[in-house]
Amino acid sequence: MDDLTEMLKGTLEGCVLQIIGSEETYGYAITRRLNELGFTDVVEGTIYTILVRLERNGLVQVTKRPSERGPARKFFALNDAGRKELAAFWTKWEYLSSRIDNLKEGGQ
Amino acid sequence: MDDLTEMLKGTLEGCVLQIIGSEETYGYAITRRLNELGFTDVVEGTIYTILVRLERNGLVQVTKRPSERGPARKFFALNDAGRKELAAFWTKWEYLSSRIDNLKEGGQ
DNA sequence: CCCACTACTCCGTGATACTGTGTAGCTGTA
DNA sequence: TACAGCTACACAGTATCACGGAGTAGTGGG
Repeated sequence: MDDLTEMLKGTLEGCVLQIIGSEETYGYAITRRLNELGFTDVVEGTIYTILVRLERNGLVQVTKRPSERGPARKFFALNDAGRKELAAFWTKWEYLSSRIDNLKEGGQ
Repeated sequence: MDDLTEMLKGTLEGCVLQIIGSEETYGYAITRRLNELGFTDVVEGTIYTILVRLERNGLVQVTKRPSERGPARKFFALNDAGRKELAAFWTKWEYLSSRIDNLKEGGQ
């Protein structure tokens, strides 16, 4: 799929929130997971900037833990504010995608 | 619905293409139509910048026509390149929205 | 005559995803 | 031991896009 970057704006952060919300995980793994899920062109640099933003906005709890393989990992988990933000994201997504889908079907 | 601006990036242009594709129309009317369709916060300034972009990218044919009420209108219609772009937009939208929807349902 | 509505233009702003580069730890192999 | 390759994170700069605000005009009604 060719360039999705513009379309991802505003949604990629929500996707990261969703992944973190389903299990405590870290940047490198999140990137791999997104790639598996079809977001093939998403790279680490993008995810790390999102993670920094989430931390700065107080949506996640961060824990540094050593890895068996390679350098230490920074694990991210949602806190209450993060869970609220995730719910708000899905509300917005439902709203937007329904409007766009019905614009496609007949334009009514 | 609160701030959708980031989520609209990359999709709003496609919505405008769709509207122009269904009938030849002009900026002011496109804005009103989008407002009716639930994109309540979209303002004229935004639409006009998109229209300029579409013209610059050679996706539309432009015709200036007098109005019975107020200043002249610039009517926009899709050309072949525009119809191709519109089709590509919907392909991307289907791709992206399906990935996001199934990320929401269980994450598989 | 001013106000409201229609209709377009332009400049600047802020947010976001991306690119590229650098650093660093660990493992396997030649 | 030397080096490649994977894991893992950080950071500075760039491009694109939707938006805000102000300005310019044309038309018609109170």
